[in-house]
Amino acid sequence: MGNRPTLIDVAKAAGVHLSTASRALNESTSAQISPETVKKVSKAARDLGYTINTVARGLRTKRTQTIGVIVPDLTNPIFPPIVRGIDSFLGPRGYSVLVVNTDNDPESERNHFESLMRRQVDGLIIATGHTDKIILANYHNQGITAVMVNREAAGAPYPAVVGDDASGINLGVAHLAALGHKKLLHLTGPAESSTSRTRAQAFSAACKNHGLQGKIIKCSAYSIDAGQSAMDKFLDQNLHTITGVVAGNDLLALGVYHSLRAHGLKCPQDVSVVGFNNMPFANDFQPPLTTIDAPHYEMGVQAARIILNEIEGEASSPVKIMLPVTLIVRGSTAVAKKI
Amino acid sequence: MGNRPTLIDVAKAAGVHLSTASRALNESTSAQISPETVKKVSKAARDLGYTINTVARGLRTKRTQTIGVIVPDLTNPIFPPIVRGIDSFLGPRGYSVLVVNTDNDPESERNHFESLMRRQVDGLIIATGHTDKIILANYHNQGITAVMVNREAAGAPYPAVVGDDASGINLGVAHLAALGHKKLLHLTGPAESSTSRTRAQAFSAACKNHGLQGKIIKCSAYSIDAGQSAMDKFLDQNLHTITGVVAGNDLLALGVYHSLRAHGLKCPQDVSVVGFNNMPFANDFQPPLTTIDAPHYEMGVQAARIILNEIEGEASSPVKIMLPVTLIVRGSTAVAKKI
DNA sequence: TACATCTGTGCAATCGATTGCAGGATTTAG
DNA sequence: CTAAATCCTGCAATCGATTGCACAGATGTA
Repeated sequence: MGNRPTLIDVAKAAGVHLSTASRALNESTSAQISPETVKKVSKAARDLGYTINTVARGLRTKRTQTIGVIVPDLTNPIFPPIVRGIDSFLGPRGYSVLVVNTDNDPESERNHFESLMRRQVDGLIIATGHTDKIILANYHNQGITAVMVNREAAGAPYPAVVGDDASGINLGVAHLAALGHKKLLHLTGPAESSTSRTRAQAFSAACKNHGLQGKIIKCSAYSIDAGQSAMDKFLDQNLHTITGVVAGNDLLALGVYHSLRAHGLKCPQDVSVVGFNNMPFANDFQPPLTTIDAPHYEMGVQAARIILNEIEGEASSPVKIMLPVTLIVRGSTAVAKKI
Repeated sequence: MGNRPTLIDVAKAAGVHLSTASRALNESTSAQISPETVKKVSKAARDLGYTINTVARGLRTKRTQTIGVIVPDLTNPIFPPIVRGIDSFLGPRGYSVLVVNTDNDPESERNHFESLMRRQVDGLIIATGHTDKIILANYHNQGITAVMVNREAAGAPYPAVVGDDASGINLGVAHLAALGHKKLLHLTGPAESSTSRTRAQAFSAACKNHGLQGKIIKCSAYSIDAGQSAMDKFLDQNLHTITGVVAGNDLLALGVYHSLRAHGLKCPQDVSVVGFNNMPFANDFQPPLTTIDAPHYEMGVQAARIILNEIEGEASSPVKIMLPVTLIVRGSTAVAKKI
């Protein structure tokens, strides 16, 4: 790669010492240097096309201005908005983002974590649902700065930015209740993830509140396939026992769509479906998916804001930010059918 | 962040000199060191939980084992698979990926580029369509290692990994021709992108080949909105003049869906639509989208392979890899309606 | 006028690794 | 048995910045 000029070149060109050039170019130290010298150095830097070598700076300052973002899988549509939210906040502030995918594999997570540590990242934003308590506690004991996003920290007092899962599920159940549904089903995600548990509990509570019957089935992952096979198994044995489904997320809802079709059921005529997340293109599904909108981009922004505060400001006490969610009614929910 | 032990700590613990420890721990130099010493040092490193500081190494070696990936917008669904493909190849080889979003804004691209240079990335994988010739030639003159992905290099002899756009469009047109369509419309993306031009040209050629009438309209961006408004404008003036649409990509196809609906036309009964990319969830749209599958993940893998070769191996002559595409027939295409 | 204070700049150590070179110990060759 | 080659290991320079400290000259104070 190109041979860029160094600070020494700039200093020589400006006729000052290396350290003077450094101070002149640095926002925080340029006040120590006379205005004319600053001007001289800046001009030299501009003329030479000097850009700082952040590797060298990082070695000296022990700050790389780099944040590691750990996600399970970037191709899961909820993560790109989160990452962009993070980036949009961090980028203008001089930070870059190193994104790694773990596929929810602890081994892979460990490797990526080590890789991020070797790279001396200043902090971690963790969006993986599976990171277990021990790992997290371990990070914390090592003095690692981190913020959780889209999930809560278990086992370590890390700040977290999450959507209001409970009210989201409430909104969904209330919506179905208002449409006359009496027997509902909830597809819950892997139990390791805090969102799964929160949503499942909220579902039970909401059903009780509305006097509805609510069953819950488990899915092995937050994926279309997992949702489909769980729903298949359920429908094989209980074809006409429910009229409404509250899926743990939109991917599971899509799995439900597939399963319903395979069982000759129509959505929303036979079964209404509510998703969670309002993922991109949810409006273009067949039928357009009624779902709970979670502000993923904003979650990313907030997580970035917090971690920057932890790194640069004084360490605040661990906060938990719960962002409001809203119900988006589309075509997958309708008045309950008699069963 | 944690205070990890350094090489000096390891050397002391093992009772050897710093440089010996370095050599013992490095794959390529450990042969210079006696097996017992290597064992001693490795044990010390393991006991202390030593991990190398890649910032320090990078300063000395001028290699950061980091690749910059420039995309327009990570939330555009074709990019996550590309990024994951890149990461899946690079990760196991010790490289990390710095992803930046430019939103196709030249100013933003310049900033991000500078940021990546400051970070001393070893190379660039460029997936933005708008990067103009001058910028690219500039990169090349600066001796910057780069590979294009999902687009060709204009203005600089950089290697490129692309899908076979021309045959993809051919496949689409042939499919519609076989269904009896005679009058087709193509929505082309921004002219700055090489894919847009290639696809538009292929469309014209294919129509001629099949003896069909083919119109082309321009979209200002590869987005749902741009597709919708372009199609709106077209339909406002030419309601029943075409029966088939070949969209520049799936997002434009989705825009076409919206526009058709708004104009009281049904897909595929009134108008058939073919997309391009086979983006995630294309099968779940309303109707499921017939489209051309482009192997984005594989494109990422190949781009990563090439850039690693350029960095570590001898610089090969600029290659252009064209990956095959396939037609995926779903519900958005049907036998032509008489008009 | 003399002394303290302040300003602006240079000197040199430092961050944590890599690597060319030198040299002692050991082995091999003649 | 001596000279040459080989094998290990240590020394010290280096990558490109930041930063505490020293110091010269200017300014302020008494």
